[in-house]
Amino acid sequence: MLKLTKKADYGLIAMRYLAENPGSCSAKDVAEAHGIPAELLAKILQKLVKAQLLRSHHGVNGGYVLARDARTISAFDVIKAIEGPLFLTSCVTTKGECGHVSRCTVREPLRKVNQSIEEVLSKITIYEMTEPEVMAEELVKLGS
Amino acid sequence: MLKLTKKADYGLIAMRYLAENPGSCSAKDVAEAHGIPAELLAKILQKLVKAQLLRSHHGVNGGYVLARDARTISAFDVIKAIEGPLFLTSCVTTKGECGHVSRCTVREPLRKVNQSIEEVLSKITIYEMTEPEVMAEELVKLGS
DNA sequence: TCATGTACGACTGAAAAGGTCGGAATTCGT
DNA sequence: ACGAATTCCGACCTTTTCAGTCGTACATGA
Repeated sequence: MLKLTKKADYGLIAMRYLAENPGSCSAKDVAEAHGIPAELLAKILQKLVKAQLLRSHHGVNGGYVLARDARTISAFDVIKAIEGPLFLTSCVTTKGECGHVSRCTVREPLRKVNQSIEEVLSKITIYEMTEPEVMAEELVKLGS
Repeated sequence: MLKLTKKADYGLIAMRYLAENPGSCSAKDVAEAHGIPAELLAKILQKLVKAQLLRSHHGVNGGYVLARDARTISAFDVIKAIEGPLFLTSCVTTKGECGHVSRCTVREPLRKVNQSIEEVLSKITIYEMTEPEVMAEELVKLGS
């Protein structure tokens, strides 16, 4: 359940890598470091560029750099940029409509659950992923 | 992102319906009440029976009943029964192994996020879904 | 025994995910 | 300045998964 796609996985891995390796890194660098198909990763990084999370640089020593500080980029930002603004329930769109199922009684309850999950993901930053002990400290607050 | 399947949606809708309508309800009843294909819903309810969340009864006035009180059944129970024990990250299985990607640096961070989400879903019961104001009260605790 | 309703599996069409290919754009060496 | 190397970029194809359908067998009660 709640499986997020490999694309999102790869995106998070790449962001973490870029956070730990300052300076321009090519898609090939990141891909080889983690055994990810280079072309596929490149496509993911393109989306992150469009979402203003990365800056790309062409040419021989080109590559990708974080557009802003890793502490200001959340996991939710990355996932949303890659997978789009989907929601927990299938029938709920961005407009909040439910289409053909006229009496979808679980829509509103799940919308609030969805909101809680968004908050959890928004509180985890790329920087915290590079510092496991810091993140563990952050997450205990959410369990109470 | 984090879209759960229609099957899980339908499962939650059915559980909520059964919680509000005590007594045996057929799959057809629930399906017609919400515009869901009856055969598909039946297959979903079978999984819930196997997971000990529902009791089925054959025959003329047969149907499905909640196996236990709606307050003791969480949304997580229902989703897990239908979609299986999947996890947030693609590379993380039930054994915690990462297969071919040898250096998956985000596995451990996301595992904790996954755990937080499980907690959120586990705290929402079917009963609370029938009482919106109760659930809203529960959820504000999670946002702090 | 017949209408009703569950249980179970196989099959099909559609959509999305995962992965691949060739080309456009840019920089560096000369 | 020019070409080769390098990298980004966008269109294409393959595989898997989801959603839904159909047919059959089994159980129950009037």
